[in-house]
Amino acid sequence: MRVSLKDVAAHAGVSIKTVSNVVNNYQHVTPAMRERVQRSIDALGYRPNLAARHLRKGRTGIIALALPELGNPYFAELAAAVIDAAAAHDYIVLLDHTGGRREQEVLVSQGFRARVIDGLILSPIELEPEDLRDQAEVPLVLLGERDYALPYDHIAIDNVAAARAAVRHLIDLGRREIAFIGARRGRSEPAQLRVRGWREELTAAGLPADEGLVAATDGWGHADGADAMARILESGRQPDAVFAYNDPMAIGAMRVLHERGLKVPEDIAVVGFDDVVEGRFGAVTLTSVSPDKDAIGRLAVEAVLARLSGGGELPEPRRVWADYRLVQRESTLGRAAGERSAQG
Amino acid sequence: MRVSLKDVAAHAGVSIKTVSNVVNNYQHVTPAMRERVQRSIDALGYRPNLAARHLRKGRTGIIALALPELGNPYFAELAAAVIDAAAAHDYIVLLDHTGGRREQEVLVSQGFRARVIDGLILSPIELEPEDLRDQAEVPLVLLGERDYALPYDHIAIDNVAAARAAVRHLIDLGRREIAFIGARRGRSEPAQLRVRGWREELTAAGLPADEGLVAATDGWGHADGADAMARILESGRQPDAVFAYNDPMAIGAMRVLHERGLKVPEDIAVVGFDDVVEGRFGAVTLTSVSPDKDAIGRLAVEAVLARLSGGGELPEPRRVWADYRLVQRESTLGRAAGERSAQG
DNA sequence: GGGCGGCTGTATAACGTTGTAAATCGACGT
DNA sequence: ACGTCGATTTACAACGTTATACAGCCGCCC
Repeated sequence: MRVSLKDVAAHAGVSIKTVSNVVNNYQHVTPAMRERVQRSIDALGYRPNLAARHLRKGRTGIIALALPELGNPYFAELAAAVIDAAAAHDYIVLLDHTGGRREQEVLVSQGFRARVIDGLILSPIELEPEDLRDQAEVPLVLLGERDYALPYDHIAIDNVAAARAAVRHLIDLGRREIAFIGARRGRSEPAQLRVRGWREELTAAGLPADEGLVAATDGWGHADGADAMARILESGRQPDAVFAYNDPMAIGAMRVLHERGLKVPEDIAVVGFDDVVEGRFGAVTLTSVSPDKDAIGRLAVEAVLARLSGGGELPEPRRVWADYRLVQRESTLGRAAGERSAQG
Repeated sequence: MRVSLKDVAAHAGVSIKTVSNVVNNYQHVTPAMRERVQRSIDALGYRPNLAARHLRKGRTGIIALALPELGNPYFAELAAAVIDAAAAHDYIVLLDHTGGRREQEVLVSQGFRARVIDGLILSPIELEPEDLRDQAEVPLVLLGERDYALPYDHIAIDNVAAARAAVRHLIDLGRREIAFIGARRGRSEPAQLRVRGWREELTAAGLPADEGLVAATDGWGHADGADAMARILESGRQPDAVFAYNDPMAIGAMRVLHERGLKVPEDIAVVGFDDVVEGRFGAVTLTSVSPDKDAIGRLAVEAVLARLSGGGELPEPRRVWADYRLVQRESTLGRAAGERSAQG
């Protein structure tokens, strides 16, 4: 068996609690005593048993992070950011993936592992507000695009503004028929902030927001983007620009354009969202909205920890905006040049 | 406070242990009693406290998975496979990323969170055998490419054979100058099984294994592949094929070829490794060695659990081979056609 | 010089669960 | 009817930690 406080106490000839005090850096311990106990700790190679500590303290030191899918590099990079941010506070991260399925999201949000975790960071896709009524045995922080009016902290970039910046960029290039790829099939339209940004910016520019140029999809991967692009082209339309819900979809769309002999950006300009690494190495590099993933991860962790230490009821759930930038690359080369920045 | 066994026991008018017996499906409980206790459990919404259970049982129900980086989609997909496989056994996964830095890998392998986890699945990059001497407070399973002669289970595909299959494929296409991108800089060469496969197959075909066509890199991302490709071209060599350590590097390399006006596969054929989704949607889709990630994840989890239940010393650490296939796509279109399969 | 108060260190009781051993119960064979 | 035996249930003691309350001890003030 491993060495416990009791063993160390016996070895040092002091009480268990004194050892505990040394381990926890309790203030009132004589330097001499601290030294003596520490020597025993080192000699025996003692390390605290977290299960016991957590049982006693009611905290586990673990935060769960529930993401739709790890295959999407945006979420993978975000996960890395959360893990690092949590590590900075001595917290560790338990990873779940929901597949973006409502059932799984509900399960996770209801804390089906509530007894193991201190808090939950959830990036929902299909989750509906009513799924979240009065639960949360642990602090819950929401990430991402949906527009929830719920008593939980919510970390996101300003998706509407970011989408408008992307569409503005395309309009500045002189594009007039701008398709949107990746509206979520079967979900209430207004929830889709990026579609709303697309619509608002077109309208503001005096252009028609032609719903025939909006392609809904079931998923958000390369293949979904490719399907959507193909559907638009087969409908007889040929837009001069495409704004995709995310980078993998944009890249899938570009593949279809390539197959049909359409040149990017000459024939069709393409803008993605998330700025994943992959977009910087295709035959045509991809212009994209680049959310500050590190900030999002950090803010999410901090929000959880604030609730945790906040002794119960913090005044008001906060909606926190992270920064984003629009990074221009080859897929929208043209008149507009360089990188544009915007602050969230 | 939350409801505990004691509360349920009081509510049902029985002893704590009886409730515990019901919860744990203990054999000798009257159906009537079981029913009655269950009703109280449901009424109070009882759920076991894992910290306490684990303190008592010495198991946490958590497996740690330590990967070099989540940004690489191969590892992200592998993580998803491990999470699913663990879930099938009621285990949950704690995710770490080491950045492939030896220091971090040593830290993880030494079980710096040993008190939280029951087992560890580690995919090492820089870790050296001597770092693993006589530790393992918990079962350790190694993943991946390195060739360890150590008393730990090791799950991998046959990297040498897989690399040979890839090179064979290029040779079958008539290619004769085949570069290798992604030898690990500063590490002992023999450890690199994929380089060895490259060398062996060339030699077997009577071709020179020209070390001038091997490019070492520090990392394994798109940018590293691009750098390596650029260095080879700038050295004055122009190979007619490239075999990359992984897909991101292959894609980075293709980007450089594209920039220099070299056509894939006409001028240079390219083969990657890992078969990540991204490779299927570039302007030129990527031929790649496709490891069976689900199998690897499943086998790794099963190996950990076997040690865990194996009452201590299982006879011998096992090296388990997972399957792989070579999937041909546009980047090697030519004489050879279709998909080739190999069994690991 | 007696008492006060600030430092140190200690004994003890939890936290919620499960393993062990013992108590209870009913039925059965003699 | 009584002892026995197996099936069921219970009491109690852990698991390793920290919070609480308290016991010494010292110096210091009046």
